[in-house]
Amino acid sequence: MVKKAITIRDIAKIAGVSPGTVSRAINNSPLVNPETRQKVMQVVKALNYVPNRMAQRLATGKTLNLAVIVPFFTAPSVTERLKGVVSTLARSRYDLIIHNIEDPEQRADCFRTIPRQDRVDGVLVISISPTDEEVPLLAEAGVPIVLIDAHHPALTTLHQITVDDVAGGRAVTEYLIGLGHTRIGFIGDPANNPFNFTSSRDRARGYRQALEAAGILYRPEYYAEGPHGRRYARESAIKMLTLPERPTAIFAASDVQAVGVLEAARELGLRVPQDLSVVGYDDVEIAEILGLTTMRQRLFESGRRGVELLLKTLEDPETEPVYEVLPTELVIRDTTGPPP
Amino acid sequence: MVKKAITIRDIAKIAGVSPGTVSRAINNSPLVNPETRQKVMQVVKALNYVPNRMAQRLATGKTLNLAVIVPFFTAPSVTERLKGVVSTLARSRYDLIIHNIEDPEQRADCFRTIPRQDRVDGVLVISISPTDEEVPLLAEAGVPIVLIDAHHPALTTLHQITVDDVAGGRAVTEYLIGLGHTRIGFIGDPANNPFNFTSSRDRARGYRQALEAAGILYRPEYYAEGPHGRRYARESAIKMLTLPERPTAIFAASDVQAVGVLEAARELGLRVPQDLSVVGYDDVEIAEILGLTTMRQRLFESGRRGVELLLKTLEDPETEPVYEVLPTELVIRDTTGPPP
DNA sequence: CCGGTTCTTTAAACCGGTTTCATTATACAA
DNA sequence: TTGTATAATGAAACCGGTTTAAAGAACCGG
Repeated sequence: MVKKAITIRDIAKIAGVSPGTVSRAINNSPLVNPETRQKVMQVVKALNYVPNRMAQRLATGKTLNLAVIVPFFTAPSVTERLKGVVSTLARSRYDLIIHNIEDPEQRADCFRTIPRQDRVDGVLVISISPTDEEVPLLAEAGVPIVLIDAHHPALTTLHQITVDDVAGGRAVTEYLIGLGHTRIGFIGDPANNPFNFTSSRDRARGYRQALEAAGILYRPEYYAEGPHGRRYARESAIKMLTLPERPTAIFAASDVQAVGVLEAARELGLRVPQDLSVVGYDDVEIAEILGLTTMRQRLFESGRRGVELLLKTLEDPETEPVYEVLPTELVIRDTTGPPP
Repeated sequence: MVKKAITIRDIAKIAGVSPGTVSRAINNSPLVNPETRQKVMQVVKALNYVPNRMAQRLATGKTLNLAVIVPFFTAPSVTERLKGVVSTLARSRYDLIIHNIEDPEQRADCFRTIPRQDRVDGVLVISISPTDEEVPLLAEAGVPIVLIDAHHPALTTLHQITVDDVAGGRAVTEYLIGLGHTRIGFIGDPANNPFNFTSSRDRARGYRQALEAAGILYRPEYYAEGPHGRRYARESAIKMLTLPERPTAIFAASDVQAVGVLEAARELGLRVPQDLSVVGYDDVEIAEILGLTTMRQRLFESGRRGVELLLKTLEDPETEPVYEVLPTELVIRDTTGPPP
């Protein structure tokens, strides 16, 4: 039932040459007579022969696969970066293998088992900063690795593409302070989390720096952290906005969380931006739809750039490792204004 | 510099057995003495040995790869289905290769080159219904294929998971008619498109059926089709809503397009739902956020189910092909009401 | 006409596993 | 004690390519 696949030896026999010659003919080796090549190619075409990929891979040691490791595929910011990766890779000869990480265990597994020469030729890691323990795993991996939206100071041999989240957090907060706000809340992800997500933590750091620089006292009741997502952000916002002295502005560590804040405001009958200013982070599509003021990151671009660096390194392994900080840009829309 | 990888023969030598025995020990073959296995496994662990995947693949003829072919990764409904796929596959031993299709040429290429035994063990196709010419390619492919949100009557040997878009379109329209609307617009994708996307076309068909059944005349000026996306939908809606006799309700073929309609309404100063009712399709996250009435599809579920069927077929190739129609459900939120 | 190149080609080794087949050791029944 | 079934193992073939080493053929100048 399953028709036997044609092998290089079949072609060789029919063309009256040796398998080695067929291989050379196919791979445009200069070590083959043009006439012979033509004869071989004729047979190849006639039988519709395509070399077995796995055999090629075993023989050459190249997999022609790249892997991308992403955490929760669910977050729109992650998907957006992935789009950049996929679309840049579309025209290359590499296949892209996706590894989704949904719990810390998987993560350790991935770092251990994926970056191996026999599995892939290169790896992209999105939004997962390696821990100190993981550094050696990555530093000594057998294949080139590029970190996107992730970094570790010790990994000087890897390409790293990041944004300056501390500066971003500071800029957002300074903008709110500039509008006249002094009671500014922050809602983000847990600073300590099993995935070592650093962006929320860094943005919070920038937030505190800006407050301090402006001589505004940091108030713990204006700071909330919890699981990523709308629901938790909404709950936190409600808690914060029903304090005796509520904040007049809330800075959310992501657009998704900002949406939760907007929902809370609506629920409490607070007008945005008259009663409450809200700022997000990322500028995913929903931010534009809702008219959310936010800090734009070049998400798609980060994926694109990561692939470029990876391909370049695959071509020339001596490529100098790059540490690139992508710019951010505050996009002011309709959810921010002066305090009431 | 590159440290030579450990092979099964190294392990064999150190453990004092033959490579064959090591292979059996690793693969839990019953043909190996428990003591021997333990001895071997000790060495394996000590040297941190992991079998070379490519060699395994070549030897077994299994690639341990599955491919998923998706069109524009950009559409949220596609991403949602993909999430179902990725998350269901997470715990399996298969790797997932993503093929993004952005133009018709790539598409033909994919159908021709991907479903080969030496590349993958199985294929998922999302939202791309094969054309008549492509049917033989898929029917005679060397590996099992599952169509998700896609179908073709001639492909009786493949699993197919679809929704009844005609019925869905009809249901939405009937709902609007039930509210009292008679001037109902439709905005969707081109019925004839190079990708053979069928969902918008089918929903439009249901829309016309419902109108006809209710004795409402179909008006061409109430029907618009164009490139998927908010922008075009917004423009079409504006055109439609500035007609001398404007529709009192608009049915958009997707939530993304419904958002465009909402933007148009806002721009024109029309209140939703008092002046205009809007219904979307899919129930992606943004629909919930915006309170959009929409026809819910189990997007995530469709991906999950597709993977289940594929895995089952890989385990038992004799599995009967399934043609499954997933249910839809009208979710009524805040964008629909009686006509003004 | 001979030795040395250059150009082609073949045979065989190799990549690193799995699997078949033969062999040996052990257990058990007659 | 012998014969036979059973369990465990090793040797070798195999998967389907690529690549190296060796060899043959053609051509050159001297």
